[in-house]
Amino acid sequence: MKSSELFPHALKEPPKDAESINHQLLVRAGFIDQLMAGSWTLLPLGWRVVNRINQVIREEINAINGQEMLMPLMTPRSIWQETGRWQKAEEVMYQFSDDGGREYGLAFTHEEILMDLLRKRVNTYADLPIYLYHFSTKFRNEARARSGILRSREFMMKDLYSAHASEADLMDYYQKVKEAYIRIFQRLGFNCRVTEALGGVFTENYTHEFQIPSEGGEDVIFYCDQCDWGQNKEVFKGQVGQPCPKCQKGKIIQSRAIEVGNIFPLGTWFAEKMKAFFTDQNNQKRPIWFGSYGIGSTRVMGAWVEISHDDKGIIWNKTMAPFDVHLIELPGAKNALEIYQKLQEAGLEVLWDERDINAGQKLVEADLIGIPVRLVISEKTKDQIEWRLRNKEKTELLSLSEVVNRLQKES
RNA sequence: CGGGGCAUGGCCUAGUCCGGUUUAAGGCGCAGCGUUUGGGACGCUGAGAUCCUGGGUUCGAAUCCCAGUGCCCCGACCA
Repeated sequence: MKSSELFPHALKEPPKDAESINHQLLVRAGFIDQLMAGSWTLLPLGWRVVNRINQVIREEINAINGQEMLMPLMTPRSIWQETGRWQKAEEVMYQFSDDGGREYGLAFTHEEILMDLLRKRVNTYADLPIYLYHFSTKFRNEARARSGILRSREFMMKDLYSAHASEADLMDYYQKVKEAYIRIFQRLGFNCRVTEALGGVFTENYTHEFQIPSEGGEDVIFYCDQCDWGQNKEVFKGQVGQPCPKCQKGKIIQSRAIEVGNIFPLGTWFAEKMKAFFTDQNNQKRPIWFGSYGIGSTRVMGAWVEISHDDKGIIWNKTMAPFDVHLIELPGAKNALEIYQKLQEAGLEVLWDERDINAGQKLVEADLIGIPVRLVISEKTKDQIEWRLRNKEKTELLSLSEVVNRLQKES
């Protein structure tokens, strides 16, 4: 991609009412654009990042046998009435009717839709378990959208649903999802904390939240500074500074955090309400055991910006960066096109700043966008290429083949 | 939904208190020309504004009054 063709160009100043870090930097650098409160366009750069996040999620969910599909957003009132959530969730669900008086809700989650699918297509225990997921927009009527892209009324989420013949099988898979989520957030580069939480409108059971400690977060969590124990503020009843109840060695600390994922062992509640039964080995009708598991991928992008930036801009890691490498062409550079093409032939995604603008502006914008590897070619570099990582001061002069080797080794 | 703040070319702001030399100003950005080019460079020329909306007061309103809308922040609520 050539910088001259990339839409849109960076802004020199953030919008005046942007206070949170992710709002300021993502808008300035051209990753997102606000349509209204809680409603954002993912611009080409932002869409690249979300796709890279989604790809990591996809790989890990596929690895635990998830099958990807896509469910509708506009859903009939009747299906929500079966579980009573048309009323229970009316504050969070956008509900409306068409000219014929038929009523619809925009899905804020998909348990009912998934359960309808299961009851139509699952007959026997041999059909179970089933693991289905999709990446889709979620609509939630937030009383107060805020914090840039962190809490919006329309956002992208991966939601996975599992159906089982027994509670033991559900809980076994629940544990597998928990481990997959830990791998996902590790691969994305986060220091993620798993906290026990309540289920809200979803379930009466304890659930788990995946939290990124950050001052920009709106949740408060409590966790052990030595082991993986953690609870959110609805659950936590102890005192900060006390010994960890799990390992006894660490002590409990408190932090603000951004919730990026959650998992719910929902049991048979949905199946009983919606009459989703299977026949077991003893020819008995039994309700399907059910779980749901979500990761807000647009929120993940915002969370990363909150924890990884400096006064110059965003600092992406190689996993979720919009491009692998930012090639900055300054006056006197030789063979820019050839270098650009060679990098692409090596399988790398390259943003090539070939614009005829002041050198300083190119360098400043490169820091703002935050691609992890910056290559500068100029009169000074002669036949070599200057290599610099976004999070390091050090620069080195390398040959093209050394650059390619290093990039391929790193990715 | 309660409380607070803000609203002026695409963006950021001055002007608003105390109405009138405002033909609404400046910076950025944008267009043209030229000089530049290792940290948002410079000169000249130029385009670009329902001063959030509606109503009112007045000889005269960006400025005063009334009503409304939008956005941001705190809280409540929530993934």
